[in-house]
Amino acid sequence: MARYQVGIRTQSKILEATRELLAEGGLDAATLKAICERAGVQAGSFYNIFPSKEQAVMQVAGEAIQAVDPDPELSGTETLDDLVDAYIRFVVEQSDLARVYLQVAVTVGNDDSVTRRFLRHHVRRVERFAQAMLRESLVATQAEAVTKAEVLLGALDGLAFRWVLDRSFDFTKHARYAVAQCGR
Amino acid sequence: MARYQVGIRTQSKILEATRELLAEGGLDAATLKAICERAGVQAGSFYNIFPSKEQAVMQVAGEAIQAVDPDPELSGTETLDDLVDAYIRFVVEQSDLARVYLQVAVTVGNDDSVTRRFLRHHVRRVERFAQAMLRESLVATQAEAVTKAEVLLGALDGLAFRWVLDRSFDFTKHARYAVAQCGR
DNA sequence: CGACTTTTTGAGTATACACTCCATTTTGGA
DNA sequence: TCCAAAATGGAGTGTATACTCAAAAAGTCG
Repeated sequence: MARYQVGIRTQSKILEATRELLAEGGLDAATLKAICERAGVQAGSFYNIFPSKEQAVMQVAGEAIQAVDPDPELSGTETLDDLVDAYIRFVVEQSDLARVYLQVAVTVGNDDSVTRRFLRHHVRRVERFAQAMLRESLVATQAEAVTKAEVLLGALDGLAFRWVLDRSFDFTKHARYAVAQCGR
Repeated sequence: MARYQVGIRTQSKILEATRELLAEGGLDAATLKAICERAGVQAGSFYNIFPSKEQAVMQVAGEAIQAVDPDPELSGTETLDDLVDAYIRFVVEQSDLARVYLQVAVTVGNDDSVTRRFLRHHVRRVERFAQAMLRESLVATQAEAVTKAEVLLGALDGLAFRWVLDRSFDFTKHARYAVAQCGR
């Protein structure tokens, strides 16, 4: 664990390299060699800071899972449009983290703890969307709000995947269309 | 390439093992050793039939991409509900292939040809959905039909991912809710 | 400066992987 | 029944991977 300034800098160089590689080519691309080369560091330095490659990957994955959510302070007051706009901004402006987020979401079987963490976060996200829908009277009951929120979030995630596969796909336009269909 | 009966049987045993492993744990789980063990075959036999592991995986992936579509003969007459029902049936009844389909969809960077094949197929699927929507007068223009179809298919794929991560998720209910929102 | 701690280096290890080779056995048509 | 072609077993190859270690370098602070 880094205690000197130089160690802290090395740590962030490694995390940055890991984030980029995960975004570019998923877990397969984020080999130890690739991470160290991009960070300009030797394997020994890596293991002076992280106990395993998994740890560095998990840290980046955790950042991505956090970053998808807008300011938690606002929870309880924001509109459905606010939430969708935040997701669109996340995908468009922090596309590296967004790619990591989606890669993490589908890395099934490799690490159940990541999947569980992702799911726990997803459920919280659904709650937040459902509450906003209720506040705006888009639905009558709590149960319907949750169903509708699952469908909307499913659509947003599905469209984000589509965009990852084909960067010329207009994610923003389709995401707005999806939320417009809910508002009726 | 298998020409004797026994060779053909070995081939299908290998493909079956590959399909199961891909469904259970994605590409990482489908190692040559795991495939051969499950198929009850040695490495030499595998390479007597397939030129590479990639070939067997591609064949299974191809099957999955094909299987997601309902009978192509019906194309031009089916309703939107027919298409969604076919997708639901595919996910629920052929869950192994469905998992492979989704795994393939997100294996970015590893093999561009798979990604391209998947995208080409997706575009055709969008077309089919859009035509059904036009036939049922759910939309006014071709362009709107395509946008709506992309959103609906995005939602279906997103919900299927959700279901892969958490098998207790009620995919059928949410998929029907998604299509119901389109029909207005 | 000098004593101490932290960090870096880079060659080295163990392992898992896809794939090869070829002697042997099995197959199925003539 | 014979035999060439096909299929199989299983040890072996080369390579990439995550990870280790002891020595050297660099940073920190009295």
